[in-house]
This record gives sequence, C-alpha cells and structure tokens, in this order.
Amino acid sequence: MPELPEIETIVAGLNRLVIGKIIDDITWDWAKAFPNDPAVVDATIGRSIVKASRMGKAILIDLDNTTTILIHLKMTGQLVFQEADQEGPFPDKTTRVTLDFTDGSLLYFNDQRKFGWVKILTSTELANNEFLQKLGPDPLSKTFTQALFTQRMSRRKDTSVKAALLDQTVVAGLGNIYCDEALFLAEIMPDRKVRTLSDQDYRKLHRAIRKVLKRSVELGGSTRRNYLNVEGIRGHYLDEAFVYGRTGEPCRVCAQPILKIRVAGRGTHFCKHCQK
DNA sequence: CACTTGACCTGTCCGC
DNA sequence: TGCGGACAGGTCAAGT
Repeated sequence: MPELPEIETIVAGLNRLVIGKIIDDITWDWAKAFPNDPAVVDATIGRSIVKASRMGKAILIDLDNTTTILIHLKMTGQLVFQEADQEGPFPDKTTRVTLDFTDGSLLYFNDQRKFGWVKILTSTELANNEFLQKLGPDPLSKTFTQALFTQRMSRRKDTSVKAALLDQTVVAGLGNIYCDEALFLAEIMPDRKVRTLSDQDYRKLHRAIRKVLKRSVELGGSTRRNYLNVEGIRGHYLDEAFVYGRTGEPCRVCAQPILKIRVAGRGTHFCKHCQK
C-alpha cells in the first residue's frame, strides 16, 4: 500500500486523534497480524498513547510504559479511527486488530491481504529491530543529501534504478507509485542500470524524489484501491500523477502514450519520449 | 555480498 | 455467466 506520503498522513492523523487515549481492550482475528505474547498484551491494557511517528513506511505508536506499537501496513493495510458515537463501515471482514479505548472510541487495523502486522515491542526490542536499523535515510529529512543518496545507491550498481529505489536500505519510504513518478520527473528510464547514472541524473533524481513526495503529502497521499487515512478518507495524488496508473493515456508533458513494462518484478509506468 | 524470484493472502479485472 | 490467469501500493526467504 502505503508508501511514505500515506504513512506520513496516517501518523499526522494519529497525533491529532488518539494522543492520551487509554487502551481498554485489544482483539484480533488473525494471529499473524498480531504476533504478541499474551502477557505483553495484558500489560498493554490500561496504557495510554503518548505519540505517533514514522520510520520509512513503518508506524510507531509510543505508549506511556516505554513500549511501542510497531505497525506495518504492507500492501493493503489501513488504520481507521472511529469516535464512540460515530457510525462507520468498520469493523468489516478485513478488520484484523481492534483497539478499544476507555472513552468508547476505536482504532481499527484493517488489511484485505493479511500481509501487514501490529507488534508490541519494548524499547530494547525496538532499538534492536533489524528492519528499522537497516533503513536508509528518510527522503524528507535534512540528512537526505545528494551525496548520501549517491553513496547509498552505489551499493546497487548492477541492478535497475527502480530496484535500487525500492530497496528500503537505500532510501526509506519509496514504493512502486513514487518510484515511477520520481523517475519520470528526473527523466530517467526505470530499467537503466544504476552504474549508468551521471552526476546530473543523480541531481535530478534526488530532487525529483523530494518533490514528488512533498506534493503527495500535500494531497493526502494516493488511493488506488485500499488506502484510507485515519479518518477513513482517500488521498488525491493520483489525480495529478504523471505516469502511475496512466497506461495508454497521454503524457502530461509530450502527449505520447504512457507505457507499462515490468521492472524489478513490478508494473512500471513511463514515457518513452520524456525518459532516457 | 548482490541479484532475482517466489511466497505470503484476498479480491478484481480481463480474455476466452 | 463462468473460469483461469495475471495483477495489486511490500517485504522476506530462498535460490543462483
């Protein structure tokens, strides 16, 4: 699902809606989505939510007992909040985990494809989490300099630019949509080998990544099928996407039809005329 | 170590 | 209308 802009939107929503709420109960219907020791779950009841944050595409919800609820939405996960007196479409058959708060409000973790998960971790377990430790720089942070980007990419010289961008240890937060969009803006063919990139290509790509992610955050992310923010609302980036999901439609720059191929095992959209 | 592919799941869409 | 296959916003474990 959700890539950096969608996760950023969700985290902002959590910080607006669930801070200070006290967990009254946790229920789940799919064990793999909630792989936690019963004693740890028990210890979480009665704890309150301190803050939400993001590392790449992972969501962190800190509790007041120094534990953190770590969530990955994978392809089709959603986190949807519901007020006590509110009517909503959830829970439904995709609801995997439900957090009940003491004031009667709820937070649903829904996931059609069952790839995502919710894990309760101690501060030590969080600090030692290998996936989080290995994440590359966050493209929206000041640490994401062009020099660091180039250096990280250079570990993947023999693969396609697209495969390198999808590698979360190179840059944290890009997925299939924003890779295609950034490569269009940078005028680079997705199947180019990393080793063929010039200094100018790196400059354009670094800039394009930041630009497209910032724009999508402004528009609340992208909704293709499943993505919803915490308030159950869709994102609108795809209304103005350059290539993603626009196969056969005219390029917004040159009017040639957008093409779709397979790169790094993923559907990949591009403009043959604009990208080299 | 780096690269590619299949697996994890459910649902939808497209061609016959 | 039904059915099979491909594909869908991600990551990990295997294989080479």
